[in-house]
Amino acid sequence: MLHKKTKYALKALFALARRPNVPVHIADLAAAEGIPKKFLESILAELKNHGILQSKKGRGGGYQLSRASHRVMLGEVIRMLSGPLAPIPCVSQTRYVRCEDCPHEELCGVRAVMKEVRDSTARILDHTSLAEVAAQMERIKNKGYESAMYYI
Amino acid sequence: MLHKKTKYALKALFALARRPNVPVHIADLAAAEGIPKKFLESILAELKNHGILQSKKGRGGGYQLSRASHRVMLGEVIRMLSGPLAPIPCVSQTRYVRCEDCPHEELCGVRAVMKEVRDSTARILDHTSLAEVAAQMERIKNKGYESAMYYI
DNA sequence: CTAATAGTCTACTAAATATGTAGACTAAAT
DNA sequence: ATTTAGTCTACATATTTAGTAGACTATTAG
Repeated sequence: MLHKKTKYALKALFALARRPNVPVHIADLAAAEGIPKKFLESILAELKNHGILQSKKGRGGGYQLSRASHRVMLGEVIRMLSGPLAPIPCVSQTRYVRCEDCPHEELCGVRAVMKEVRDSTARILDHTSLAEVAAQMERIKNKGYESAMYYI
Repeated sequence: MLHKKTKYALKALFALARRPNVPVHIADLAAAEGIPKKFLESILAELKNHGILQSKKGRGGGYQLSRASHRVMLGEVIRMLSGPLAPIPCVSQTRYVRCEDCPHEELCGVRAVMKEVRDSTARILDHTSLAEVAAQMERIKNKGYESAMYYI
């Protein structure tokens, strides 16, 4: 399961991707995305510590992406906040941990299947950027707007 | 993350798939797979309540699959014990729940991506049976044995 | 019948994790 | 210098996970 924390982070990042190079303040993000403000503060601080965001203090300050949005992959963000994508530590590429109860990893059926799951998940999340998602949502929105126009 | 409970369940089911129509007792399963016996008891009882296992009491009793192993999909087992495969409830096919913080689901980027993840996961887990995994492990084991033979 | 074997049921516990909140503090810009 | 806004430390609480303990019940071989 995706944690709420991670979900909030992604929503906030998509919002920031839509406004490149403009500092956005937490209060606005929190209100727009329905995220508890104090909680969002701690999430954004964490993302900043990981180097994905930068902040500007004082009047006209706020948070912005420190990289172009097409260079931030969802997998990277999720790993930062929730840990490995793998459903079981023995198939994680980034944080492998052996299972104590497994004498021969190669003979573990759970492992074999979970490796497939991990790979297919990583294939999606490590090849999708903030920019792509933001653009896709934009397209859907415009399409919806056009069909709404139809009825005027 | 796959819960240990679910992992233990799958390991036990693979073991039962290897011995069709023979009651196996909990103590043997627990010892062979390195699972705390009492914990395994409760897991198998749950699987029985869901109809996937049947038990026989008394001497020579134990647990066995109540369906042929090629008719038990991993997705079914995981859903029983851990809930939906979807990483977020708003993309679950079996237990959909709306997100409170989402005014327009179609415009939610998190949802769009997580739907892809869910689908790819389900494609694997709902099309892989206990029998397939058991057979695959069997093949790997034999192959390993042959290459070991090589050195004698 | 009865002893042994084996599954069932209820309750409890300990530890980790998730989801926040409170409040004082610090830095920057106008 | 004041206001706006981000930072830091600490706490609180609820839920979930991963078990344990122990009494109880059912079955069957002999």
